[in-house]
Amino acid sequence: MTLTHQVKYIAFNALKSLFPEIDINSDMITVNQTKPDFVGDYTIVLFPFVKLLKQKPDILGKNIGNYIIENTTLFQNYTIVSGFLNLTVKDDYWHRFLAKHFNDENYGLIAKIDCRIMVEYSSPNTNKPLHFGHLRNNFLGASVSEILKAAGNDVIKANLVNDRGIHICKSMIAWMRYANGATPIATGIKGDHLVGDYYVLFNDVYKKEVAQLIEAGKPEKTAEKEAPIMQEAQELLRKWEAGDVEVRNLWHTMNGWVYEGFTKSYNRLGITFDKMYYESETYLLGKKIIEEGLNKGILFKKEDGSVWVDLKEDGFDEKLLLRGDGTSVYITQDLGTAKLKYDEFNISQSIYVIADEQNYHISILKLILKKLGEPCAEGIYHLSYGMVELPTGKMKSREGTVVDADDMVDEMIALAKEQTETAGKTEGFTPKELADLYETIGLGALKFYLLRVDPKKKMIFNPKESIDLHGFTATFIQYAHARICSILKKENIPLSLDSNQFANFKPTLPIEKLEKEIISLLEQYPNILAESAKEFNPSTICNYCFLLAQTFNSFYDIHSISKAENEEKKQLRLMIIIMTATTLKNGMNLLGIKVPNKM
RNA sequence: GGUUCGGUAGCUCAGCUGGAUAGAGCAUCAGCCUUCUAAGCUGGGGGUCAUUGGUUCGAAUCCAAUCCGGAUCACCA
Repeated sequence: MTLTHQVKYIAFNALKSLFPEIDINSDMITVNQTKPDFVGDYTIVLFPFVKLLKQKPDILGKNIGNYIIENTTLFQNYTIVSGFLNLTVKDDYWHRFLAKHFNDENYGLIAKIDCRIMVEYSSPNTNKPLHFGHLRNNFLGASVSEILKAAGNDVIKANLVNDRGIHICKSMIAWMRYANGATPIATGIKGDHLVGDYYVLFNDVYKKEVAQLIEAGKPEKTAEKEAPIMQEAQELLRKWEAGDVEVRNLWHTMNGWVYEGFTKSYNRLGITFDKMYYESETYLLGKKIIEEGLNKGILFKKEDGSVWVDLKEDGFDEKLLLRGDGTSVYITQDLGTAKLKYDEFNISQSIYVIADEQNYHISILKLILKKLGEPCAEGIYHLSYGMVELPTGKMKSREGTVVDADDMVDEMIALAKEQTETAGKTEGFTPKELADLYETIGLGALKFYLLRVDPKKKMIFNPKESIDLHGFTATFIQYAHARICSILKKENIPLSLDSNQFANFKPTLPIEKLEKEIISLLEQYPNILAESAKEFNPSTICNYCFLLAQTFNSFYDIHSISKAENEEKKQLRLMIIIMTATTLKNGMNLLGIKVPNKM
């Protein structure tokens, strides 16, 4: 049980014992950490009880304070400041906490619970390379997966690849028309980029063709439908659905190029999956569910044969589930895949990491499954995140106004290199070590930049301003970790201790302010992890790691570790920094960010 | 228009189960390397927490209305 819980529990018992005749709810008790300007570690807010118990805050505080001091062992004393009861925890508690956990690699991990969760993220289209916005999705999904694992869940990381449909046919038709057989090998262009180039080209040509038709007197809507390249793309889709061998071969080839490219990107980003779904394999699954729904009378058919669901009672409109010609729409496939996931893995929760532009879609998906009586509906949770925008507005692959993910990674690594060299910190590294370091710093900065903001908020990224390596960044945290490692190396202490090197630690001296601040932060790590998991929010971890690193830096500045005032202080501080390093490392790992031992 | 998310320092963001004087980073100004890594530390300036009203001992936080901005309401995915 962490301190916050303990204090609340103690306060509750104190009130119950002091006022047995009055019904007190534990929800009424507010326990906070004491603000830095006041003496104390934890604060109980007295106001809620003043009226109820008919005692003035000062008297009430004294009664509770005295009771707690006399009947529990956690606190050494208390003060009352205008309605706040500030309690100071005994140094002994902090000492024992530290001695118990400082070399525990698994500190903070929550015991296994019987809960299997699937996290679907990334879910790329195979017609274009990843851009900056996709990075937010990938980092979020990967990080939330790790956080949920640390919180005791069994997590399956899934990727549903959008590998079929009209958008794929668009890049195919442009390639057929204009590429002269170009391949990634022949051109030296990464496969996903090559295919993406033809997707952009399709839209250029399409726009021109539409313009020509409009000039020839066609209305805009007609022109959009009749543009030859669009008609060819649709013809391609029909052939694809009919299983035309040539079309399928080309589709297979071009998707293969894209996968090669994606694999390179994923490897570099450190993004992995436990299960791949391909829409081309799942897109027919929804039809069966819909048929059953029709038979049960939950869905209805219009004269043209299209199938609909009526959601008016739930505040929505009617929604099409199957076209008149029997082909599936976007949500048809999702219905099937949702059920498939549930049946295959017996998951109790299914998380979709998808941008907030699809809020409506996912809420309807869940609602329809519920109406159809599918048990998979209950566990569906949309981890909705804000889009990454440029100062000029949304990124659009069609128009080529995107910040490319691969380019961004290159730039960040180059920036890390440049700044390391400028700072003159390249000595003592082999070239391989330096290359690794630049990647650790560059990628770390990128991930942290995208994860440090609350997921549901949209972000504006200005490509002209490079991502900082100072202040609230991964670099700052990595630097704190490297500093600690440097001290430990000089002291000849391994990062992970097997035997308890400080077993005979018998502290007598009072803990100093910054020493206590760090220990207290470390003590809160399990709470932070639990909160982050509950909210599916990695930014909580970002904030925590930064605060811990920041506090360490202040501590480091005024307290010498190697040359501490005496042996006891040296031991204490070594324990503090060992645990700090471990916690920083574990926290950053939850974000998918590595920490170097030297930088 | 319906639904929905957001509006906190010049900029980017924390804080939002109501609690003490609203916090970080960047930028800016002033200090700190003979001492464990200055990618760091210390301090200053910078705020009508969109607006108005309500609930409360107490509101950035909860409620209502209004203003501003985004997303969405496709036989696109």
